[in-house]
Amino acid sequence: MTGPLPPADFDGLRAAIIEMRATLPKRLMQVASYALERPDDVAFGTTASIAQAAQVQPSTLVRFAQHFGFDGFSGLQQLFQNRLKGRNGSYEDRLRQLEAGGATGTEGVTILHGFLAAGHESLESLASTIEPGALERAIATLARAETIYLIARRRSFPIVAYMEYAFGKLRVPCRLVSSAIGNDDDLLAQATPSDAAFAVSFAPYAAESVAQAQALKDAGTAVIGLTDSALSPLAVCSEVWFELVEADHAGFRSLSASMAFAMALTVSVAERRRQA
Amino acid sequence: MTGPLPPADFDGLRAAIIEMRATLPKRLMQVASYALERPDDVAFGTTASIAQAAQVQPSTLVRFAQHFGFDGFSGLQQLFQNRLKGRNGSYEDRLRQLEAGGATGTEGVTILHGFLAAGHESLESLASTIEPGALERAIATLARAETIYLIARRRSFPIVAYMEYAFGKLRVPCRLVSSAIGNDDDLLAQATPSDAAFAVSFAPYAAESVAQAQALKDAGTAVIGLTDSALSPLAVCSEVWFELVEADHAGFRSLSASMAFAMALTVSVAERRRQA
DNA sequence: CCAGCAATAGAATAAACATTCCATCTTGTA
DNA sequence: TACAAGATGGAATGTTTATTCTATTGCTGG
Repeated sequence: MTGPLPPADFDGLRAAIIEMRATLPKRLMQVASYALERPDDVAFGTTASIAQAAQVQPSTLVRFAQHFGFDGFSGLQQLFQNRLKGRNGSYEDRLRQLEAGGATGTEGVTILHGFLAAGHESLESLASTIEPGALERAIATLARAETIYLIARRRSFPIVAYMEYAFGKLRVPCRLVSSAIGNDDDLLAQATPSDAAFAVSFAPYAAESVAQAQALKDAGTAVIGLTDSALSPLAVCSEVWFELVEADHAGFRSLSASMAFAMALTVSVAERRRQA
Repeated sequence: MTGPLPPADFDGLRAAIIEMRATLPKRLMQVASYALERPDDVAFGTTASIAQAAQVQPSTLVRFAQHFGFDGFSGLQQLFQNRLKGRNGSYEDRLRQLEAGGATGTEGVTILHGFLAAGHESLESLASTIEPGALERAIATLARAETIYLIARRRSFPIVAYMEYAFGKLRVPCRLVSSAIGNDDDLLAQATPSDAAFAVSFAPYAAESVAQAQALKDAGTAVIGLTDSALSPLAVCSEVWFELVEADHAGFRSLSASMAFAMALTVSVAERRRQA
């Protein structure tokens, strides 16, 4: 074992390999070459499959890992897996560094950092899952609507609340479907095929939101959906829908990415209307 | 087993799941939801770990796989692994990939990326500006309050709306000061020094919010403030206040960082209360 | 050419794993 | 209500897996 401190991520491992290049024994060098050349196979393979592909014995893989400070092969493999996972660790690392530098790891700060990391992760995931084509259709649909109906309950409500505020500022006619009187259905009955709706619902899906979206669809009003799963009942009654999974911290989810998406959609629609 | 032909790739599986959505048994549906929501975890996990995360038995995972025509879980898992192969996880790479893949730079995508970038920036800035000491005091103050009053208007309203929802779920007594009747002052008149308030106001500061915060302070109720400037009138009447500047895209601001902060505060307070 | 030492191959092992099986519980139907 | 078909939970099972151990190989300096 070289040192008691194994590399923290794939890039760190690569740096360590390059540094030790001269002194690395033959078979370990063989493993190193294979690992850097086909990291995906290392991430998913077993000691047996990797060993065969790299033309070494399984035990050599274990020795290789231990040579770089890991307990065994499994610890090393995690680096290769994390590399493919959404979380690159770069933000988390920076936060961890921040925490170490700052005076105390009080509980509150820890929780805050957890939500910050989750926020970064959610934003990244959003960037990679949104289909440009769907976004374009959603913007076009909403932009040509006479009135935009905004539907959301419970956890999703703050999103449309903000959209109502922003649409109002931007002079885009919209109605937030959430009256204190409880006459939401009367409001929705006014919707026509020349209107459109934006509905948000995350699990557990509020029955009311889904019912309202369905009613609008039946009336011929186009519905744009934002939800967290392709299986959401909202997806069924939406002309275009987007999947957005907020990362969670200790089971709690914030709305960081949802808010970014909502604002992007709002501003895009307003912009499109101005052009028309 | 439904058919002898399992889906060939992840998208095929997703399509199959969506198609069978109506007829899928409860537990299999649970697996389906989890699989679509956290495909990365399915790719790297074991039957045991995935089953625990999805709240089912390991055998259910096997049944799920067989239901879609696979021999067992392993065959299904390969779909999830193949999905990750050949893609390197770095954020920059994925953004580039997204831009290259879609018809480049449709307006909507550009705007979305702008807000995503602004979100990252805001979260980072938040991490470096929050003082651990102030956060600790804010949590302590709110945790020992009998009732937490939530004050915000206009752009800030969605933040406290979400906090009210979350506090409700966490069984922390709170009152959102925003009645449709307009008797907010009557509500606030009930506040005592053993209560506390959380007020949010960004420029241009809503006069009503500031007035309400001031009234509470005069009544001896502690006020925790969230605002965007040390010069904010809210800072004056807050016992503890936080400065949070949301980065903007083309002059528009989302609430990504504010939401992360709000959730961190909410969860921290609930956690502290449980300990006491 | 031969100690002395590190590196290696391959079998042995214990833990982890996916899968199967069966009793129990649900659900839909007559 | 009673029955049958299907779905589910949980323990049992046989396999795969990472890891350890040991004999052997290959190398280096004297």
